[in-house]
Amino acid sequence: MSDYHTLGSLIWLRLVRFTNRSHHMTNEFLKRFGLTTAQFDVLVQIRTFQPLNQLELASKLTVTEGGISRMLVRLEKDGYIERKQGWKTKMISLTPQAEAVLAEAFPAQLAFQTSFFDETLTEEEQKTLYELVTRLQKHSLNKSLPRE
Amino acid sequence: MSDYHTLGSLIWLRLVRFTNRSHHMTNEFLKRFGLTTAQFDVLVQIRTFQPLNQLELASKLTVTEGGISRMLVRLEKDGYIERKQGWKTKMISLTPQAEAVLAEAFPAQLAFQTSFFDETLTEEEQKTLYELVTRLQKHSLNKSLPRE
DNA sequence: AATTATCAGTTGACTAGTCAAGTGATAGAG
DNA sequence: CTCTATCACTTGACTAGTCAACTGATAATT
Repeated sequence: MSDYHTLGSLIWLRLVRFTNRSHHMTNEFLKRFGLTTAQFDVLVQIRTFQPLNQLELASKLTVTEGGISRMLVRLEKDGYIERKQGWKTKMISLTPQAEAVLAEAFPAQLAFQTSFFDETLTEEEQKTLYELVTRLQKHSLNKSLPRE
Repeated sequence: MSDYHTLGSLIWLRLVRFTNRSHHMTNEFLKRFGLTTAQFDVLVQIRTFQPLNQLELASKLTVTEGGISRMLVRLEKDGYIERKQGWKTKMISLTPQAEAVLAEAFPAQLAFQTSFFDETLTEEEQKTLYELVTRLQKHSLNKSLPRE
């Protein structure tokens, strides 16, 4: 391995380029439903766990409280979600409009996402990849910064 | 596989969470050098290919022309790069300040990046992962959107 | 009951990016 | 020699996010 690259750093580069590219294409794809990738992710998360509050939602999306606050303002303005001031938190739920869009967009997006993998890797390879990535991801959750 | 998930979509989710988390930790890590991940990436790219113009740089980073323009304005303001109006394009190069920061930050960042992988996967597994991800990434470059 | 924590959410100032319309200089066609 | 393309870059309006300081309401302490 040279001074400038390691196997890990090469994997990293590919990973970043791939996720970037897919994110971009997903945005393109979801345009037909009037959604962005970020909005879609948020709506799916809400649909799965509604009713839930903003803190819960933020942690599920690995986004900060401030970030979710801004996102929800936009989604509410566009009529996709409702927020009711509950006991002490704001409970979030989907509007019928969002349910309707998701009923169409979700299966389409699932198929699109999946095609990236099914078109290049065998089922066996996908299982291997899933296992490796799962270990990486889990590890990254426990990892802390090296001291200065 | 259920109606709600496919192997591909599960891999995707892990991938996104992992790259997110790493990106975030890298930001944290690079703070000690006064750099963000995005800035670091741009500077490394410039160092490798300088002198180069903005279009070339943008394509190497999979970012739009507009995006690179804004980024370079910030980097120039902070004294990391210089842009000279050349024959018909602006040629970008690093300032001594940036060279000095990179001389420290690059090896550190390489080691940090690499540790994510070395701490979880064997060399054999990393090779497998690299191969699978490379195929995915290459495929994503050729893939086009399904028609409406 | 009055005071102070604590907790959920918001907001200001910022980075980083997108798209699409707009500059400004150079190069080629009439 | 002027006119028009073209090319590199910039900019306006926007999404999406960060951090840290700030509200506002409820809960806990003296």
